Amino acid sequence: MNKSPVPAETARAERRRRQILDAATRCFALRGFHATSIAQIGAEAGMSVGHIYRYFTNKEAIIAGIVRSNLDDAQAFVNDITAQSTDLQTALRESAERGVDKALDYRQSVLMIEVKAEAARNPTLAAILHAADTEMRQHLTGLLRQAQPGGWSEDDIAMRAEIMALTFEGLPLRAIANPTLGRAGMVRLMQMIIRQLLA
Amino acid sequence: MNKSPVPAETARAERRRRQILDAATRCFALRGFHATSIAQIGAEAGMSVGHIYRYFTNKEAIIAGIVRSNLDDAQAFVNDITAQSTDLQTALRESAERGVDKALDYRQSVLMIEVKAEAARNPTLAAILHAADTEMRQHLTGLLRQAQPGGWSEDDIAMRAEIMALTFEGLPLRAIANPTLGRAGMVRLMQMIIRQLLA
Amino acid sequence: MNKSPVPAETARAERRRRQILDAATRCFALRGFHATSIAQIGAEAGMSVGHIYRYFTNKEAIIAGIVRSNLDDAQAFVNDITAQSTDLQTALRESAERGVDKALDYRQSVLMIEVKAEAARNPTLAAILHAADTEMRQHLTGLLRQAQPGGWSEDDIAMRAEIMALTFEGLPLRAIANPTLGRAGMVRLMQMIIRQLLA
Amino acid sequence: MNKSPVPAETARAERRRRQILDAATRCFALRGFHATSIAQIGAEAGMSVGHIYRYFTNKEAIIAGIVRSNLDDAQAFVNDITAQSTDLQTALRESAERGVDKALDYRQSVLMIEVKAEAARNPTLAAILHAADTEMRQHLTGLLRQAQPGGWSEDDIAMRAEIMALTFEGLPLRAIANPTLGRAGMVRLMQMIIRQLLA
DNA sequence: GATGAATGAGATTTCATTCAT
DNA sequence: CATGAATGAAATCTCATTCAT
Repeated sequence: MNKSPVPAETARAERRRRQILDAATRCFALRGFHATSIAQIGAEAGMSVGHIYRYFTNKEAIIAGIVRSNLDDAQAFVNDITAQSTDLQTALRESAERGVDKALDYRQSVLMIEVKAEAARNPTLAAILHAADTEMRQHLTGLLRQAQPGGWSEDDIAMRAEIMALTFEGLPLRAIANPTLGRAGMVRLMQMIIRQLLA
Repeated sequence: MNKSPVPAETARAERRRRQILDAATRCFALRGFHATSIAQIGAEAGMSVGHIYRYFTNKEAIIAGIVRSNLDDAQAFVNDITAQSTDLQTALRESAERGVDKALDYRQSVLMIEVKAEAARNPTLAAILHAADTEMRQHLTGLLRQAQPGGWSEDDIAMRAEIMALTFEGLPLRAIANPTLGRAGMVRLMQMIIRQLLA
Repeated sequence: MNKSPVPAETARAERRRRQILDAATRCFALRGFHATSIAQIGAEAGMSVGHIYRYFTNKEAIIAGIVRSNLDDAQAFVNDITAQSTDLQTALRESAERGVDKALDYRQSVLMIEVKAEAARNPTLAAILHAADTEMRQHLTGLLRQAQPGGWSEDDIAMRAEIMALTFEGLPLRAIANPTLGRAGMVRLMQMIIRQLLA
Repeated sequence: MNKSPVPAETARAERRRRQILDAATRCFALRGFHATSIAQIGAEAGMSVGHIYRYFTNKEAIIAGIVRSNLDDAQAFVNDITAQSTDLQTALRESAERGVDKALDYRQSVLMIEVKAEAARNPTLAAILHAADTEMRQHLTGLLRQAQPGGWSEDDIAMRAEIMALTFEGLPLRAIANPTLGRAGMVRLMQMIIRQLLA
């Protein structure tokens, strides 16, 4: 008789949420999120439709959840670069390969493109995106500040961080628009940009 | 013998088609194309739903039409750079401003982002995109070959063209993810990339 | 400014009407009449949609027109039997072959089946059908009365005419429901019925 | 992984399916199935439009469902004849009355006529029809083989079965084309055919 | 006479969301 | 907790019919 729409913050609830997000990610990767129905997510998660609504108020909320966890991955990506013991240029050049592989993995990359298009009109998604982006820029600027070869102004550092972000973000678009480029071409492209960036 | 609603290739028909594409562009700009219904396009175009189908078999066909004409604009953009009498670097730096203004014009730029996401799964759109992209790269490489400062290999030229394309394509994504950058910041960003590109 | 929706009864008008009916027959044969659009008939007839409406007020009117002329053909079929100089049994047995060929020609026969289903609900079609059927029965009873082997009562003659009609009408249904029967089987079937009928 | 709206095979689901088929039968009887919309079926079944699609993927699937259960009835009809303890001729003559009543019940009979017309172009319906027809012929031949008055060849038996089928199938067409025949006339007609058939 | 552009109602189908069980 | 039956609004698309030219 009583509604209890908000499940307690137990570990089990958290597991359920993850289960749904993972299923949704798979579905979105396959069909895009406009073409994915809640029923499909339910089927993929091995869970009833109604149950999904106990953990997410909305289809939009599911997307937001995925975006958040995808962006966490992006953070981890940046952190990895810092963590590498070798010098920055080498570390970056190596991470370029990983960036290329991600860009070539339509599954993930197309979803993030869709999300950004959506964020241009959806304030909720925009807020999530902006917060994550700010944090990522702080990491990147920190990285560049430490490892800079010559005396760059703060402003210069910020710009170079932007260029890095733009590069990693733009790559998936190129993968779609020019599939003839291929993995090798994309790697060379990235390395060329990074070399110039640190000159 | 099968379908008849194919209007003749008259000037009037062409006008109608344009009218529909323009209305659709406005609607897509406002709501995105997944959220835009044919009925809304009809209302915006001052035309009945059924009539739209005389000119476009599909919602997809409308999108394809818009993409084609947007890409024509992009070609014109590249051509404009060539047409400028001053040296390439100056011309490019100036066109950077126009690129920024386009990126900041959500109307156009978000639509193209949506289209690219869609093209990752829709072969029709992919074909249109690839053709346009190939042509655009030819223009860019021609541009760089003529105006290169030092002896670049063909491969080098191709790479630099890719970087230019990536830059102009990635910019709208940055505009969405980091609105604090602002117009001035974006212009400086572009100029910085272009300067390095031609070094 | 003036409407003139009823074209004069000229020979030219008659030719136009035939042209439309023939085109419609071809379309109906191909797709069935519910799935045939006026536009398709127009295309097939090499005539504009609007023009068709000068000669037929309705899609229904076109159907009625076709039915009338198909039934005229049926009359001709019965008349042919009478016209044959040989004895009735031989004549009938030969006409059985023609009946089978018609039944196997889905084009024509399915249309008449659709029409009869429609006539069960559409008074206009029903009236046309009843008139034609009455006339056909008169021919058949005349035929049987002349050629009867023994003293049949009027009632008996009427019944046998009914059986003949039922047989020729039912054959196309068998052709659809049991395609394994084949032409040869159908011919034998018809001859068997006819033989019994005249016994 | 693709679609989920497939309700389990519960008794409740079965009841729903029946409810829809019954409603659809009533609608089809009233208007014919081309003129019946899913919305009307929904209204008649006291059920929302969307819900119908949980149980039947298609309008075609609904028709197929009805056809199947109608043909089951037809089987039952044939079986009834066998079950009668009296001799075949008497049994058949009595079942003629039932056949006439069915033919006069436009509701059922017109629907089956429409279905046959449709089956001429629709492979799904054709398959259902052929399967049912084959089974029905086996019953009929079995019936005739047992009860034959004289030594009929297998081929002869098959032919006589065809004649029976043709007769019962053609009767509704006669009811439409010649309503003056009346119930009594139709019964006499059937009995006359059956008597000859068993001679 | 002739065209075909234009309409608008209506048909099929899908899906996010709710709620009784 | 969990299910999945049920709704209803909305989207896409088709077509008979009209009418200005």
